[in-house]
Amino acid sequence: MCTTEEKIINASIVLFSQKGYTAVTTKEIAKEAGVSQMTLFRHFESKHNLFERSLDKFVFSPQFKALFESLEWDLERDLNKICSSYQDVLYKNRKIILMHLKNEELNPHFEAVLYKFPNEFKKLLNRYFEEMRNRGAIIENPETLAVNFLTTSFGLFFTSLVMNKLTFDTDIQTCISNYIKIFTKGISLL
Amino acid sequence: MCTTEEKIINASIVLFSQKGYTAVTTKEIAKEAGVSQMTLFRHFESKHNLFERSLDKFVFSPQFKALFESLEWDLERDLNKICSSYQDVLYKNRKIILMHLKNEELNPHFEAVLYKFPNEFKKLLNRYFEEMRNRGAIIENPETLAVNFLTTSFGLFFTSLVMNKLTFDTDIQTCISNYIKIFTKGISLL
DNA sequence: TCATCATGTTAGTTCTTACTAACATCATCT
DNA sequence: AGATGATGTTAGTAAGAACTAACATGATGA
Repeated sequence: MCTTEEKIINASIVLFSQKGYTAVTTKEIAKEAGVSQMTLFRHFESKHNLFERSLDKFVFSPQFKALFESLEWDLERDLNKICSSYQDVLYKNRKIILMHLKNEELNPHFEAVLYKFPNEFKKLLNRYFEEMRNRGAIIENPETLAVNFLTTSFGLFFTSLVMNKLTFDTDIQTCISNYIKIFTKGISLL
Repeated sequence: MCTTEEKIINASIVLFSQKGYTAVTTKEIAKEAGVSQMTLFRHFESKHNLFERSLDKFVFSPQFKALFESLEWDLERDLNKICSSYQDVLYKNRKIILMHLKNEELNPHFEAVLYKFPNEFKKLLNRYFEEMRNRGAIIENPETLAVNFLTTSFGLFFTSLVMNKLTFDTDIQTCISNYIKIFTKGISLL
């Protein structure tokens, strides 16, 4: 956090993701950013422009190469890594994701960016499961497994994100490794 | 759909769940409901009151008795039923759920109502897995399994709800039964 | 036929908010 | 020291939205 613009963008992301575009005022954003409302308009012209520039700025992409190279072709370990990476990307982008969910109608074009993560992970998973099938570790259809893994992983993420008050005693990390254990066993041969 | 109040409540739920509380105007709701704005205020006094009455009205509860009595103590079949029921409840309440997600700050008390479903299902699942463990079908901790099943099921639901444009070729029904298959195998003995 | 009741219409009030203009301040650089 | 540029302040405009009051209309039921 350094320049004025960054401060404003950060503040806007926090607030937009919490309350949604319309419910947040530029005054509020300025206050949260610690600048005057005038400064906000000088830098971004309009509220909507600020919204769009915020979306553009904060998309953290996963590092696929590093991930793919670290795989060991051991189902449980690999899936653990992949799931953790996915959770990590989702978590880093959580505010943007919430911002998108709360303001879908405002940024249809942005959907494409958001869906990039699941899609890229799906491709990665597809390749992985295909290879594992070739190696004789599993028999299921890779596509099916990939979709399954993605959607259920997303459930873990989202539950822990928005329903954290839900009195599930188990913490998220344990939850993930349990999930991977079950999933691995569920798709393994024998 | 019949009385004027119902028409207005229906319209408000549609719009609130699509755009969020603040972004929707009473004029818009009145138009969507096919009544005049004045009629809206005559019936509901204020926008916020309408919002709360909408929340109160549209909560579809699951029928636990029927569900519990139809269980056959066959893991895959039972989990299929339970998951379907859960998906059904979530789907019937999808607009309310979205409405809640988009307006969290407006209705903190309503969270309790929303979390009722997962919590009730969790209890049901707990009892079920405990019984199955007693019968020697599984060994895992029932609580762990329940949490896992719930969160991942929610992922299926939510993905199909808000990310339907995601180009997952598999349809939701197939997706569910694949998921149950994997999960069942993952938690079964041997 | 006449009273009642729900609804529509129109005009208006008040408040909030996005956004602007003009001027003040203050640090930095030459 | 003086110019520049970024920021703050204050006052204000214009538009929109929640909400009200008063009156009109039209169906129902005694």
